Amino acid sequence: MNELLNKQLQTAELQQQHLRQLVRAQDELPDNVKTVAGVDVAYEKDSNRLVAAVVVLDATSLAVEQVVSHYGEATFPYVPGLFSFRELPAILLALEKLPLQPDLIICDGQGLAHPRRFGLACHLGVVTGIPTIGCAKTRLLGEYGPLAASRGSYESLVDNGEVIGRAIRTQTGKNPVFVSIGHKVSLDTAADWVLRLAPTYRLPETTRAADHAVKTLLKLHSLKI
DNA sequence: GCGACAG
DNA sequence: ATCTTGTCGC
Repeated sequence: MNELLNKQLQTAELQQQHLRQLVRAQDELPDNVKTVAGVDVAYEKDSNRLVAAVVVLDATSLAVEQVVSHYGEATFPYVPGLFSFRELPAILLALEKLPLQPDLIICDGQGLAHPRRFGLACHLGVVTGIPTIGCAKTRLLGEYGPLAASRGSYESLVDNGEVIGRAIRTQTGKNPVFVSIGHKVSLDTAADWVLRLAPTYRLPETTRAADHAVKTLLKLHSLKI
């Protein structure tokens, strides 16, 4: 019964090897980014039920403008390195419900800071064509030197001599977040946006809003409301 | 061989 | 990711 799973994982890796070539690491975002979105997925405890949400914020005020969601079931297991295959399908279905696509999307996970340089942020960006940034709470791979304690300080995330992202302190004295290129956004621009979106808390308002939305929706759903 | 391993 | 109580602090 593991043969099918192994085949599925092998196919997913091949997909990554193919799609990774389509990632664009330079700035190709609009001159004036007006909307920024956060995406997240929450899972029900003893089932495969899940809910994905896309929350659109005004890029200047950071006020929530729109929330769309999708209820479904997980069809792929959680495997480090193949995370996007578990979350992307539901995220795409939620995204389709938006009448207007956001100018930029911040993902809760890695972008190029991935073993095959193709984390969730890259996958979502390449599939939709929307500029994306990866902003993870923990590191998947790469090393970084001593990081100053103040907000805004950062160190390069290096893997095999290659800069794959940046460990950035968004709040003085708090643990850093791990930012990497997703699609159509340079690392410098990605870092700027993450800092701009996290003026008060460690995580960007986009991921905080998406996380909150998804947890609330899942709770309401389990209450059959 | 052993441990580590985005969410 | 999810479960899980109280607790310390602004």
